[in-house]
Amino acid sequence: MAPSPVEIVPGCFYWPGWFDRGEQEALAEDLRQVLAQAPLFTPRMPRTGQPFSVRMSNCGPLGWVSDETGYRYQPTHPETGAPWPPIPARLLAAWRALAGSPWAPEACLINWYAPGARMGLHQDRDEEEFSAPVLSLSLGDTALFRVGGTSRKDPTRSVRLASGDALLLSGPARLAFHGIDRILPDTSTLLKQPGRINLTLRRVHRGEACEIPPC
DNA sequence: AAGTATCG
DNA sequence: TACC
Repeated sequence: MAPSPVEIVPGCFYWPGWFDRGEQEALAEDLRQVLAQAPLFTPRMPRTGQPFSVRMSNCGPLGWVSDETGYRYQPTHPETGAPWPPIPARLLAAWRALAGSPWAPEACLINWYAPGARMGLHQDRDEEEFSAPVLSLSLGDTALFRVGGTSRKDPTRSVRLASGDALLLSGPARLAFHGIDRILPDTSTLLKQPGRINLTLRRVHRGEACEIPPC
């Protein structure tokens, strides 16, 4: 395992520079292929239908989607109806190295932040169980990330997440409120357009009840 | 409420 | 805090 992680808040571990430039370029190419199969869509808020500024896609057996009827995981793309493409091997390797879970991830949410896109403070709580962590990987422009505690009122800390960085929400931080305040323009040359890709790998179902093989 | 708008 |  590369340099030892920084613990931002209890259970939130941060590995700056987990992927070197060559690995980032290979990952970006992996993702271009995934997005050709599963194009970015614009999620909408439950009830109001308000669009997110972040655009999304997924890979893996399940993908997270949001529309007027609510948040959920589903096996197919909301617009094309096709199954999500598989999770690229390089992402599975990062999960094996960092997640500390015997189970393979079932979902990899792909978030595209164009300059100006934001994500308000929220918890990742649409999974069945929270013993497995959420692993977040960053590519492209640097993001100003904020993480707090399990109550919305808890104090927060900010971290700049740069291209190649890895961050884990585990244990007491698995249900921590977190969000993206802003994307810092012109901070990376990795991608062919300005913006940031964030990848979050998760388990959705309880390990013992799932047919997906351990990794 | 993983959204925006607005105010103090 | 309000919004619907």
